[in-house]
Amino acid sequence: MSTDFENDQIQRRYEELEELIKRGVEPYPYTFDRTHQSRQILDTFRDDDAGGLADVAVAGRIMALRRMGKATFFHIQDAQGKIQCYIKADELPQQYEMLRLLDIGDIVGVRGFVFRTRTGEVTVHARALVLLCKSLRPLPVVKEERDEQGNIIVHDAFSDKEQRYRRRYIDLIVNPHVRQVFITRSRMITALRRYFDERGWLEVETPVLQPIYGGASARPFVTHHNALDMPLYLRIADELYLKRLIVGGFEGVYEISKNFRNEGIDRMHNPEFTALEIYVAYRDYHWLMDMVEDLLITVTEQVRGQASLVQADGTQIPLRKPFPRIRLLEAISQAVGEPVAEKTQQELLSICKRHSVDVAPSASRAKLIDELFSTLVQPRLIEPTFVVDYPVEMSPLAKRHRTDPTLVERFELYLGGMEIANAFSELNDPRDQRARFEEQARLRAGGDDEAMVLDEDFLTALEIGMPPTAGLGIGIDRLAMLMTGAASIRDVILFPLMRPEPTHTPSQHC
RNA sequence: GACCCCGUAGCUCAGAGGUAGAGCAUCUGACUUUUAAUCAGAGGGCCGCAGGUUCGAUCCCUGCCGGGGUCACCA
Repeated sequence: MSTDFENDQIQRRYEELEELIKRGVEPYPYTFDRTHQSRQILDTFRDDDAGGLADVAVAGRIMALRRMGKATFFHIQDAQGKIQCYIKADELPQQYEMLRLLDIGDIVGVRGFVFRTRTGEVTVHARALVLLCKSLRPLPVVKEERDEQGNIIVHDAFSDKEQRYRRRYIDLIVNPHVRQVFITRSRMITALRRYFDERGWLEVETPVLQPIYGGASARPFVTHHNALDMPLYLRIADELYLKRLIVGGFEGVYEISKNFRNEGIDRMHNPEFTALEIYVAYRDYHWLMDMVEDLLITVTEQVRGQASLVQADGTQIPLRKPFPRIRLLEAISQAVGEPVAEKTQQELLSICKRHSVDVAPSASRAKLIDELFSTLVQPRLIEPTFVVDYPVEMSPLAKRHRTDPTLVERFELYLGGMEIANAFSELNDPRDQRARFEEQARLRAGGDDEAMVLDEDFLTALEIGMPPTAGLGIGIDRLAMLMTGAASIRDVILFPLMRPEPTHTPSQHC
């Protein structure tokens, strides 16, 4: 056996493992037949009738151990929660000896009967104890105390963010609220699917590896296909493929899409994130706004049991129809105290200056509008708000506004100060789409590496003909933040992107 | 990419220019209804890494690595 252990506790556990094997204990058996999960027992136990719980089998990870000589109390944790178990040396001498070699973190199965202790805790009195998995690394020990009001006070919670994100499995074991976040996220996605499926829209899968990336303005991750010897891009959006499917005759398609954007990382951004996009034929953005209101309220009620979301500071955001709809330029005009619609680039520049909005003097008109909005308006949009009708330069895939050709029929939904959804009446005029792509190409030639790339096949599809279509994208991670009150997108992504850990010695063993 | 903050035991954190401390966890002993179990004792640290200043650095300085935050980019 190597002596090169990371620390004494790991070494001790490896030695215990050896000792267990020496005594004929199988440290990694194959199955264990459970009769109950912890929750079921706690929910169904009745003091006047323990009959139904006279013989139960539970399994879980040891989270607390209180040894008192010839009797021991321990808590095991399963997917539903924790339950206390009790074992006495004189009843199970051999297994009690084995227990001496067990630790917090080990996974065990307990068979026995349920009773209530003197201090009132429903507990499994062991008639048998089996080891199901020996844990070889110490777990952060989180101690809980219950005060007079029954509130749980957590002592020294495992809280180092780096460790929590890098070792999410530990985070999930010792921080029960983390597990709840991801259950909520999953339920939200299920509810979204159900909503779309009930309306007959088809869930589809489109390429993640794309020869031409498109559908958004962002820098891509580039990879290479060896056999075809060609560059491929991880998708930044699935929009152009979904529209091809509408051309193909599907009248409602959606995809839950992992997208990849080679951009910075912060509280609202992870390089790989989840979007939901949906396209419905013969509809426009007005219809979509109504749908989004209904969708959000329906899903939120299903997930949270009430039509309100929650911010990281605990503030509730009630969802009530109709969500206010404000036109982008009017919102900015209100914020700066003068109309901005007719302003030139130069005039917008000086407005930015007056309101201490930091911009490059060479910034385009669209860029200035975007900056004014995101600095002066967006942070105030806590309650759900549709911002509608964007300048055409900002939206190369959206259809021109039916009454103002300088605008497009587009809305973004803001919630909690974050952009949650982006949608348009989709541009289906191939001539206009080509002109917009060409404008993007000019921007790209001018050094804008986030400008869109011309996709000739997509134009071919539009020439075949796409019916009038409404399209919507929802940021799933951000919506999950508002479902769970998370402060950072990393708190709703199981394994957020981290730099590799600095070199450390891998675990040594015999 | 820029700036600010952080990095000390398995976990949560103190600390100080003279090479370290607490609580929990761990180990030994006591304890057959405990629950932050208790009581008595013990072990455990390249104080993120590398240079520099100094008689002496974990502490001061510089660089690097990792993380958090703000900004930029973006959703």
